[in-house]
Amino acid sequence: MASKLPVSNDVLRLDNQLCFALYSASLQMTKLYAPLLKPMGLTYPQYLVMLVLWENDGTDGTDGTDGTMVSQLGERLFLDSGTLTPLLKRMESSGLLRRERARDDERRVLIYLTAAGRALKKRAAKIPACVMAAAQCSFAEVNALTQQMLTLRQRLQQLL
Amino acid sequence: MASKLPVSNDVLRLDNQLCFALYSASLQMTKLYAPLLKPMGLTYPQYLVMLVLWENDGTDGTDGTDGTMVSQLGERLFLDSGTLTPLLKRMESSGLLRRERARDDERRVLIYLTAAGRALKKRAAKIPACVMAAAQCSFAEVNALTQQMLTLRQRLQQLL
DNA sequence: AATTATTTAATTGCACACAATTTAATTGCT
DNA sequence: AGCAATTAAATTGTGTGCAATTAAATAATT
Repeated sequence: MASKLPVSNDVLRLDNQLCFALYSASLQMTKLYAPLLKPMGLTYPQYLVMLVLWENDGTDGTDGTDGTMVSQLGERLFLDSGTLTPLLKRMESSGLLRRERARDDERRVLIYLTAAGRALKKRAAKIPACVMAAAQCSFAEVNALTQQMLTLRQRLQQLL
Repeated sequence: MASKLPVSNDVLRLDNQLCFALYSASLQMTKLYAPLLKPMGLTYPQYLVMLVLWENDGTDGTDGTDGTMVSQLGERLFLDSGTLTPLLKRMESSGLLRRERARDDERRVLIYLTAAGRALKKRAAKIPACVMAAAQCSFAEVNALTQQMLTLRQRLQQLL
């Protein structure tokens, strides 16, 4: 009969860890984006901020204003002000957006795209195709993986 | 007939991005691990280093020595010396490992587990079950997802 | 109205990631 | 042996992430 080595040899094996597969795939994905975003003057997290701003652009916010609150960005991207505040300041100084206190509630900081920031959208539209090609995945495969990741994130989040 | 808005509204939609689903799921995963690792005095990337060291422990390295080279850790975890060097120094000062120049080749730094570092393995063995429970996934689901992530990482990596 | 509680960002401090450069040691070549 | 090329880590500088705290403004309550 087969005797077993301690279970931990399997359970703790690096290549059996979902967390590590996720972690290293995500870092690789960021490395893939970096050279595509650099010519546009964006880092990867800054690109995510732009995706939200482009989505919100032209639509009224919950409070009727046209800007996007820092906290809205945070909810959408799952990042807090400790991450976003300095990141947004860098994006402001590179001319992609404007930060402005809301007149009706001075606690809030509203983010507005500049013309330069709005103009970047056209160039960015070419990126997803590059990534899909790099991942050697069909549209369907990418969508399926994306859904699985969104589900996983949601489950992990329920635990706080 | 239905007229379409610019395609970029779909292609650039945040929730359609595999990169973002991956990115935010990975960050959530790290947040899940943090409170489990904190009592052991580990951060998440430090835990990954320990997984490699535990695997190598007792086995001879490629050069016949029993330590693990920094570059070996880097290849295994896809991290470079700029990340690993300070991280390993922190782990050394917290008593989990020892850093020592190889006698036969002074360029190499070999990492050795201390007794404390080796002892941590038993406690760590309980973590994966906690994570699977949190993710509300079966063993099979976790394995399938892990394989998909490993494949994705590999494909992204081929592009450098 | 005055005080307390809550909300929203900003700040502080620490720990990654990584590009780019530097330093030190070894190898290869003549 | 002498010297260039290579290798392995460390260093430097920038940009995240996030916990914890602070600061300022608004809302709620007495």
